Amino acid sequence: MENQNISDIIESYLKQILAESQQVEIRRAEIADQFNVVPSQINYVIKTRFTIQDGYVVQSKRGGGGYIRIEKVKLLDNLDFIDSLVTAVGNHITRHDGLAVVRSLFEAGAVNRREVNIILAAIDKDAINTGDRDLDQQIRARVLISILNHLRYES
Amino acid sequence: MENQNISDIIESYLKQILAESQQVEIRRAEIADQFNVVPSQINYVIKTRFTIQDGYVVQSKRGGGGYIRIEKVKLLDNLDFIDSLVTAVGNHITRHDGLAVVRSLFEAGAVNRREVNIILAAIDKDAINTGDRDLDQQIRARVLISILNHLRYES
DNA sequence: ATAATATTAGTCAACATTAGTCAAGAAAGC
DNA sequence: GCTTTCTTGACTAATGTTGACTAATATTAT
Repeated sequence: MENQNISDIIESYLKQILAESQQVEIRRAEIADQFNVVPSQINYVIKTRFTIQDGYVVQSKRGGGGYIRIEKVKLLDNLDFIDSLVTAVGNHITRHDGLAVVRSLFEAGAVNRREVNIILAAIDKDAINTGDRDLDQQIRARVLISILNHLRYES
Repeated sequence: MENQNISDIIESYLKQILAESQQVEIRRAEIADQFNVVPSQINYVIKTRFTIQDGYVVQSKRGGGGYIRIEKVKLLDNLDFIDSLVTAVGNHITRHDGLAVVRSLFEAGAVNRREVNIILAAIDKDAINTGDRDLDQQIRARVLISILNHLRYES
């Protein structure tokens, strides 16, 4: 209680609002000012405490009228499964192994056949082909993980 | 919501009219005056929010009796539509324009909401992020086109 | 008809206003 | 001590706003 750092306090503040209203929309500079921290600390708080694993989706816009919006989403009950696939994908993944991941998704009923084809198109060798094989594997991993993360919740 | 910028407000105003009447015809100076902005801001709003990828066609005329006309284009739900999107994507595409393309797909009924989210995850900034902006745009374009091409067969 | 003038919209670059990234240093835990 | 987490600020990027200048079209005068 007494020993909370300022990041924890900001986290609590935001989650208190989220306990009642599904989403919060803030102006970064305003909150930073309110808690007397530099603006980038708000990014830190969001990055460490409002992740998709925690059930939050964050959107933002810069420029005049800019904002950061945090939305609480309903997580599905396939979280452990998705986690295991994310771990399996890691930082690099070959097309062959990527295919296996997508097949697992399908067999688990997490995606249907149409969705499988969209995902396969996204990680296809014609789609991701920079000429640098290692880089391709990194990009493929990130694309897959991004998709996996979106399968964690209903939207 | 509270702090919308004026461009968003003008966009909403125009789209509200378009929701009912297929096209709007405005006099630039008049709208600028109505919203208390400089005339060129109307061009900015149109250029950023009423693109062909968003499904709008804009025509204008200068001189006495001049106007700007925005028309909501009816999307063809055949292969020509996907062709036109592939052309619109080209070799490079920004996230912003990519979003518009996916939105068009959705509005045309080519994909459902779940599929939209998968595609958006695939071209997200967290997914495609090599550190080289130009390369990212190339990869994003290829991923999108790969997906578009697969949608030809499926649908 | 042609030229001059008036009336519109378009372009572009400077500036303003937001948020994001990253790395260094400080603080807290172990 | 060592490691992890937190805090800070300099720098970057995205988006929005403004106004000076340009271009196209219509109207009026000659």
